[in-house]
Amino acid sequence: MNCLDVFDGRAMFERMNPISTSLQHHESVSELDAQKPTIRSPGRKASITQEELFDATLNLLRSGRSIASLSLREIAREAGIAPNSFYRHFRDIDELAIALIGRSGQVLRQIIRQARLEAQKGKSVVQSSVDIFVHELDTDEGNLRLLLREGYTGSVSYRQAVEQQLRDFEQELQEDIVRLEKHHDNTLKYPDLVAKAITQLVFNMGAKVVELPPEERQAIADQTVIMIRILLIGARKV
Amino acid sequence: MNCLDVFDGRAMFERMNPISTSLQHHESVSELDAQKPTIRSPGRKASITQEELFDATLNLLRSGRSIASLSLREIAREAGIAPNSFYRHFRDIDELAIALIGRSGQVLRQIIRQARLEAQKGKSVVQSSVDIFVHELDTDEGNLRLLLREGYTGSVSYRQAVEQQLRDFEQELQEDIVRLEKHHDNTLKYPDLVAKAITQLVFNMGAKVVELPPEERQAIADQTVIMIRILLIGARKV
DNA sequence: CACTTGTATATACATATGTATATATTTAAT
DNA sequence: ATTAAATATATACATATGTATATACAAGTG
Repeated sequence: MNCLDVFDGRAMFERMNPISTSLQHHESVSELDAQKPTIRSPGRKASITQEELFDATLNLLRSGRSIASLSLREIAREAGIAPNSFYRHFRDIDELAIALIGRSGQVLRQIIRQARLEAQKGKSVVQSSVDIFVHELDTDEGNLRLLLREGYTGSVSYRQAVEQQLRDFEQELQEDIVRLEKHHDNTLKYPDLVAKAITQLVFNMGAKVVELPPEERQAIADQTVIMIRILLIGARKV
Repeated sequence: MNCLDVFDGRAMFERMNPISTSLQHHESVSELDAQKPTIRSPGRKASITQEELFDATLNLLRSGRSIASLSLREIAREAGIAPNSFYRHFRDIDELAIALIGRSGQVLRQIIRQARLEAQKGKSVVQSSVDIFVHELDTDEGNLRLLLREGYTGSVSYRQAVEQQLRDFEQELQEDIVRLEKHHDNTLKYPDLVAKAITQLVFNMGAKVVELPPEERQAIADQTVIMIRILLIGARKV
């Protein structure tokens, strides 16, 4: 079956996971992703969507691996398509990864915006943001893991993509804390650095917490809340 | 040359890098690594050392890849040995990676200890620690990169190995800042959390800075110094 | 010296991967 | 209904990988 092979002996087994366990689709991202630059109406309708490839990839990532260790064939297998069909959607895995990182960032910021809304009525922004962050790890585990990890590993382009998401996050956060402090008649020294530091702490917390059983997560989250408080106190002008 | 191959056609090309560019060997680690559990005197002397495999791996890691993306053959090639010779030293790449993480942690803490000595005579501990950290990135780039990255990617065992190193680092740091504050007649709330936060910030900084050209490094380092100062101020009891 | 033992290499092979090429299938427009 | 275009699959192949097996080599012992 190896030599002079008339057929590869694998083709029929490549497509083996037709029911890709896609139980982590997020509906709330439907505001900014209305971007379809390639409009080609005639011909066969795409029966595989990019989302399915995203889901397949996230599934593989869920078990703790990095994108760098995924193969094209593996992703195709998980998505239940022929290896070559991959090329109709992305030039290579890198392209998929970068698109995926962008999507994950959107999901993440959506979560945080929601946290801010929750915060309006009750607990502090810090507390509720961290809480929601941790809570959402259950459903968005894959997305967050991607952002948290591939920022440090992976090709230059991965890191740039992740950094962009972090900058966006930082920006929103900075506006938040400045507004918050002003509301309490305080002013912050170095609001940019504080936002940066908080972002780093929160993302680190996230990275640690995804690997933990849910019951141990709250403790780490509480620690992070305290760290953030210390930062905010330290940055207040006397 | 593919089918019914009498010889692999590769064997003679596998071992192609006899002068592994090992220009990052550190001398100052010679205190704790005197551990040679396997004493087997008779037989051929090992002409490949573990250090050479470490160096080869770090070389490959230097270009920004993760351990998960390295293959056994690749490492062997870089080290200039036959693929199978690898097995004489490690069971698989995981085993090598874990050993390497341990070694890198030692190197790192050695650096920081030295920083503390420097600090005794002049600048603040915070300032000089961060400075030395950044400075040492030149020579110990590979080691640090390994610690900074594989803590988030890689198998469970990688992460555990890295976490152990971080805990050690945190522990030393906590003793440091407590002593420092006591010397200035202050007391810190949550010294453990402060140490943890600083560790995270410093390592994040390191991860960002390894990818940067040296002239841009100082700016990021200075930002980190400020973040740490803010943390320390915020944690002081009024 | 021969001999044993730990070590390094060479060859081999099953299996996996990325991708080229060809072919089939489905849809929209004519 | 015919056609053209977009899409999905099948087959193929060069190349890479982990590892089994066999063989060659160097040092220490007797």
